[in-house]
Amino acid sequence: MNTAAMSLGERARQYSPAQRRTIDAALALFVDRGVGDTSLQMIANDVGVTKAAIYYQFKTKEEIVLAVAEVELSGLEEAVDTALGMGGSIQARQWLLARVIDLTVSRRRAVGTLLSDPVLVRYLNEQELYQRLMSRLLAVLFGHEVGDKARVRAAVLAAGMGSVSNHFVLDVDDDTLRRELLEVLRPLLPDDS
Amino acid sequence: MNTAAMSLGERARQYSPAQRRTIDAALALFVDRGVGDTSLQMIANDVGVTKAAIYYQFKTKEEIVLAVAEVELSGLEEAVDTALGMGGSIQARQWLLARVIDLTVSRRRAVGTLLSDPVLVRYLNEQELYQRLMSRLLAVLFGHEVGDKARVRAAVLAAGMGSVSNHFVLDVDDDTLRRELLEVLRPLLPDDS
DNA sequence: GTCTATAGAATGATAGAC
DNA sequence: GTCTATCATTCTATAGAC
Repeated sequence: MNTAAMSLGERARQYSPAQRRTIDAALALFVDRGVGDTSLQMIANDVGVTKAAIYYQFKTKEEIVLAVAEVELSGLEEAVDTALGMGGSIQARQWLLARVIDLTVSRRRAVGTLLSDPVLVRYLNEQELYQRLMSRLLAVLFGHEVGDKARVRAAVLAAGMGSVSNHFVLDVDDDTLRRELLEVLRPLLPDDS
Repeated sequence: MNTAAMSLGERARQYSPAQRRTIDAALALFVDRGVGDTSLQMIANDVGVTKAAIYYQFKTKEEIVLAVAEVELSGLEEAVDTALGMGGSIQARQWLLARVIDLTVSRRRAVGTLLSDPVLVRYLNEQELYQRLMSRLLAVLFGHEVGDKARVRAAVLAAGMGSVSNHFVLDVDDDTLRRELLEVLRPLLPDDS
């Protein structure tokens, strides 16, 4: 299988049940301890197998980290591709923002880790697939604006997504969080006069 | 010295030059590798001394992490106290937001780590001094509003501060970043009609 | 596919010489 | 204050039995 040519969604769907168990346990640990502070021993303990069994599923720790990211990001990739299919219109832009907020809220426990864990972010930035995904996302949301104003707004928008894992909003239900986030973040897009 | 009763600023000013060298090196490593992936050996190497010399300055790794946070957060504490001295007015609220943005931009390299490093955040949340600082900050910015709307806005505001370490804004100069951030984040405060 | 056993390196931390 | 030397522990990763 030529995994190099596959999309995130295709890759994510290829994992066996045993690999999924490893990915789920790893995600939970990454979320509350950070990647750098999570060992393969901890993951093995939580899955209920030995460390060697984990190494049978994944060759290295980095592979586990990337698998976690693939599973979490596959929905985002699909959304960006759909928006691109709608053309670069303002409607596509508005739709994508709403869709990204939906995904972000539904994955709220993991989002903080995906956006800001130093080890995870480093691994992701080395992946061309991820770089291309982010630049497509940015292209739909901000068009060809590249000035300081657009850069700051894009950065605040990205950071704002991470707010869903803030403990301030722990008790806010999903629907309310989606609605309020959209109201607060939509003004950051260009051409929203 | 009764360090338990001291403010962050007082604590930060007590560190010796040798301790400051350790704190500076640790901060730089924490910023680009994360706390959990930074070892005392790396810090010692960067300072140019042995690991044992670092242990002479700080008893544990946790002490180093907290010292880094104290130094970075002492300005914030001062700002919050000044705002509280102005009374709970709307002017105090506006002034504090601008001041926090100033501090955030001036420490832009470290802000992402302070806001989101899992290990650092865990240590900080165990400190009552930090908890009190955050609740005072929140009280000035959002008064006594505690509804879902205010919670989401507070979370977005906090996350928005972290945007200054996003690589999108790496080339934006400090003054522009300050100005644009203020424009984008001010509408999140209550009573801003 | 999961195990035991282990290699080899690095970790946080300490003792004691200078 | 900084060093060397060392401790016990943990780490990632592998080899080979079942």
